[in-house]
Amino acid sequence: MEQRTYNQYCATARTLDLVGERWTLLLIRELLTGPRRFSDLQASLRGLGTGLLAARLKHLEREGLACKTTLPAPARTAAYALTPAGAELGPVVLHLARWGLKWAMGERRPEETFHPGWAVLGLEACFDPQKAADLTAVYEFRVGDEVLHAVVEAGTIAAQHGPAQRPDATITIGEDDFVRLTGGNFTLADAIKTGAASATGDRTALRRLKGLFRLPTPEDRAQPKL
Amino acid sequence: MEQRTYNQYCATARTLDLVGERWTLLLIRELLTGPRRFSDLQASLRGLGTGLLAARLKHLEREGLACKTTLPAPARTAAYALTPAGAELGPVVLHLARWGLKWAMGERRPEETFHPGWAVLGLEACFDPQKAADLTAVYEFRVGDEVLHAVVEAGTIAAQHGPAQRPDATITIGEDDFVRLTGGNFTLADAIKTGAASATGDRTALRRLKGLFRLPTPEDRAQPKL
DNA sequence: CGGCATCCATTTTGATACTG
DNA sequence: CAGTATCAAAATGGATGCCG
Repeated sequence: MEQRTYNQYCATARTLDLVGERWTLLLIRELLTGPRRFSDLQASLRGLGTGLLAARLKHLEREGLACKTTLPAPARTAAYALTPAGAELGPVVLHLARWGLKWAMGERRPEETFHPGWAVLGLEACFDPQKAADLTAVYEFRVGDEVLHAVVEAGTIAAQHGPAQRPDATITIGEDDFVRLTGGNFTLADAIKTGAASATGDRTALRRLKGLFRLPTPEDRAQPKL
Repeated sequence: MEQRTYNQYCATARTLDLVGERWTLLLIRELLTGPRRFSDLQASLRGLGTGLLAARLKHLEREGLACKTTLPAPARTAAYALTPAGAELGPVVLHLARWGLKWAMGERRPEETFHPGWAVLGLEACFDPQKAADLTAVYEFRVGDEVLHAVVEAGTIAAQHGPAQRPDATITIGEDDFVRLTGGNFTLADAIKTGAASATGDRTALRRLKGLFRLPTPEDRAQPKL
């Protein structure tokens, strides 16, 4: 594996030699929100077979971007996590997401899969540090059967899967409604009003939540697709 | 082409559906410094055949990321350029480069090709806006037979190939010496002292040049490669 | 020079079956 | 669960020839 190289003395090309193959950056996207087991990864990535998944993970291990760990408290099963080097690819993934939010999202196609974690990472992608300079808060999202949380602190945000230890606010919503929410069809306030979502916890934290993100101007595409 | 999609309703995956195939991001890297002719692109990307290059370019055109243009003043030949949407992938490429500078560069392998434009883009990747907040200057680099320039203005930098219209300072150096320079073996000051490089123009601009870039701590890798 | 079409050897992938 | 083994389909690369 990875015998195919661009053979360029260029930082971009060298990086793509390591993580540019199919599925690799999506694997890193999954691991950015915390350790994952083999089968969780496969469940999140429809179309990626066990063989290729094993090969990709082995490659990331060999290159020092990921490593096997044992899940902490109750689970205690084997899982994969990013090393510091791997985690530093976060900005790359986030910029890909930011670009996609602006230029490539539109409606969900029926054959597309969806996981709430992707949307929460999308929140991270359009997080506005300025707006959160004076905010410290922990949000927990319960979407369908997935639980994620985001820690906002001193102009930074970090999303992780799993429940928060001490959330300031909790947002609960069904997966389908969440998709419509992220599609921009309506706002969180609307969702709460119609009963599609419920939010509990610190009111100030909830009020601040809405202003933290700046969607990269959806649909102001200058260039028509020729 | 591009019948293979991740089928995920996720901004990162949708973006990788568009630009995640082999060679595509390197093509965009080439176009980030200005329009390029078909044959220039092929010359820069050893291993990419005419057929695949044509297919990739067509794909980028179809998706509105690149377009055919006519080169300006003297050349007047056909070339490819990025659209605004394509140009906005600059941050993605630059973050890939920044990561590579930190974790993947080391020595140049003998089979690796090199083009000065890649290194100048590398400069852009480790540009420190803070250090240039009060600086306005245009630098021209003449490396081997390639000419590039960088415009520094109000905390931003933009690198383009071709000569500058009115450079404040000009740096001339051979390609091999330039490789050693970017490898960190010695500094620009050393190169000038030994005669490997020559710099002319505004002395202040040249002095400021050295402080503008922060190499991402080469070789402080925390994780040994298992 | 710019670009497309075709043929072919080699890799990569996708999907499934199978094992500890 | 966590992978390995296997095989068919697709993508790549390299060469070559064609055309304006």
